[in-house]
Amino acid sequence: MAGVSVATVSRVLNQDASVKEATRRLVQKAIKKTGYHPNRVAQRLRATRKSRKLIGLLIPDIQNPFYVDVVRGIEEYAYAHDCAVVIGNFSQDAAKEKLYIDILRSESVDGFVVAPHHGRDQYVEALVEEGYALVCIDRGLTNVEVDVVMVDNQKGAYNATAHLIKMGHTRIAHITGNPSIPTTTDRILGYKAALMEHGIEIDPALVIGRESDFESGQELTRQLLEAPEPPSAIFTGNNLLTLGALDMIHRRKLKIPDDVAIVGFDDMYWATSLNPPLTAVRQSGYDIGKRAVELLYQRIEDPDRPAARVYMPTQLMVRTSCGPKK
Amino acid sequence: MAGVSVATVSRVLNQDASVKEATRRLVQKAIKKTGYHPNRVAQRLRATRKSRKLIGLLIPDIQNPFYVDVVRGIEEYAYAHDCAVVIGNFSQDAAKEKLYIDILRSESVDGFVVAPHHGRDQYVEALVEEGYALVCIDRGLTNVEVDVVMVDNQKGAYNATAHLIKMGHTRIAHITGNPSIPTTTDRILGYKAALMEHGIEIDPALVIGRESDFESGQELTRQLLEAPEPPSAIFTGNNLLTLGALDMIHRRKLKIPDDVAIVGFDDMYWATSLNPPLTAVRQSGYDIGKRAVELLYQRIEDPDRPAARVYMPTQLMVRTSCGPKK
DNA sequence: CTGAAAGCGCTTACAG
DNA sequence: CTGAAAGCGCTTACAG
Repeated sequence: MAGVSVATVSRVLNQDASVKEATRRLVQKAIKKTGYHPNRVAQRLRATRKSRKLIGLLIPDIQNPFYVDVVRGIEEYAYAHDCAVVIGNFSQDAAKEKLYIDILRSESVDGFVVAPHHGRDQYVEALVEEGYALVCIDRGLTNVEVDVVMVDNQKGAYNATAHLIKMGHTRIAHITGNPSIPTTTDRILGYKAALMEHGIEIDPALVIGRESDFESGQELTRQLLEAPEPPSAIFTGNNLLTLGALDMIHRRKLKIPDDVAIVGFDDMYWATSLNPPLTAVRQSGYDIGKRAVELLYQRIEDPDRPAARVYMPTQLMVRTSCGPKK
Repeated sequence: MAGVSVATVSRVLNQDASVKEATRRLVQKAIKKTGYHPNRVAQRLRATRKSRKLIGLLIPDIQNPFYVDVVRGIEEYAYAHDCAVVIGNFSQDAAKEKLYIDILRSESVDGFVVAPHHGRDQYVEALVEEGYALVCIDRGLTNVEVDVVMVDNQKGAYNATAHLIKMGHTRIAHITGNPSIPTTTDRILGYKAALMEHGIEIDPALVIGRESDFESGQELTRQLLEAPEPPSAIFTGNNLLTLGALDMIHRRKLKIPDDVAIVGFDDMYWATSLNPPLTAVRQSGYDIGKRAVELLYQRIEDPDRPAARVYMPTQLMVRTSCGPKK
């Protein structure tokens, strides 16, 4: 080094105001020259400071394009603030989720961004109770006060369904996600509200759900199409379900939208690469992720502020997959 | 704690053979009871041991479904071995890549899995020269000996092109990825080899490339379709290019495969949700990622073994997007 | 077989 | 304004 103690170096690194300008310059020059980077591991171990620039990200399914947008938003915002992110994709598997949480905990992350497994996810609840900074995305937690960034699912689902109705459909099915996920419930509510408001009776046989994945989309669509009175339109509860439904519809050589119309929750940047282009409820995973990290750092600064619930906008992207019923 | 020194606890944690069986039991019982987890940050700081269970993952574009599979493979394998992964998506941006590398370096990761920006990526080269354990995926490095897990791109491209020829096409375009990426070059080679071997002359106007993204796929397809002598088939150099091409083809109301056939490099799990189902060269990002981490830990164990180049299989998934030319 | 001590690279009261 | 010292939670020679 060049002339001063490690303590002083540390001070200039941490912008301690007490360092004399001349010393600061000297140190900064030496830092530049040697290409010195502080060891983040030691910093984190020593930390009494609130933020040590590492956050944990727990997502249920990275195969879902919505979550890759979330990852992008989080990661980009985090690194722009000199913060690294440890990723954990627990694939809707509670045991894996627990393992990941334990590992991240012992990595001394500053906090977590999580899309909990379901509304009563005990591992995530435990984290909140232990006092970790934590913000949920996409879904909240029922037993515990926590920051959430999400979308008005009910409204989004309402809009999608209402659009189908406007296009002349009355026999509208809803393939829902896994019923234990709060978003599923909200979307069902929106779907039902739209039907009721337009005087269409709800047929329970048309509201079916299992998992929130591709295979469920396929299988449930098959059931619907084979029913004695098949629907003329389907509203799918998420990305993966939509893709699965599309697979089955094409497989049966059915024409969209004439044989069956479809509107999906979750847009994809390549929705126009589908044939026909998919009408979908867009929510910006990127913005949600970004907002979540912002909120997380606010929470770290101020652990006592009341839990916030941030709603991001939803937008119906009208394309041609549910054009006017013939 | 229950009866022994921290040194002993550390020894049972690290399976030191010298600990008496009875003591070991005692300690393990206490660990279980208190729910103790060692602090990974302290472990990493102290490390003299080779592996401290954190790896850095640097990928060029997480929007590309191929890389999300890679992430999945890496992440799943890593956590199964009690190893966390810090993710960095540098979006094909060299400045970001450098920033991420610096951060990961000061996080004292055990090693890196990287898909380098291009073949002469100096930041990644520097890492290798500094002696970091590092394995490349998808693309190697030209100036430096390094482990690589990849696919035989030339062969994959050859198969795709040959299939198009078998289907009766002779005027076959190739939309390539960014020319500075080694895979791009290899795929062009395979494309040309197939044409030549079948006695088809190579028309330079039909081999065009810019970036490896959606917009380039759109734009380049537009150019191709507007040309005086448009191709009857297109071979797209990656996922994103394929999706962009599809968008443009649908936009122009062209029929696949009759108006224009298409085969893509990179399969997607929802390729059958496309209409018509996409014929594509499949490479398993998941397996590539998994293999890369295995190799990384071998490298950590044995820093001096010669660099390995692992080729994973490629498979032409024949579906209907390039059916027989009419 | 086990404990006391040193040290990993930092940060932060505490002196001066 | 700056340095010496303690300490974050571990691991590992070194004694015994």
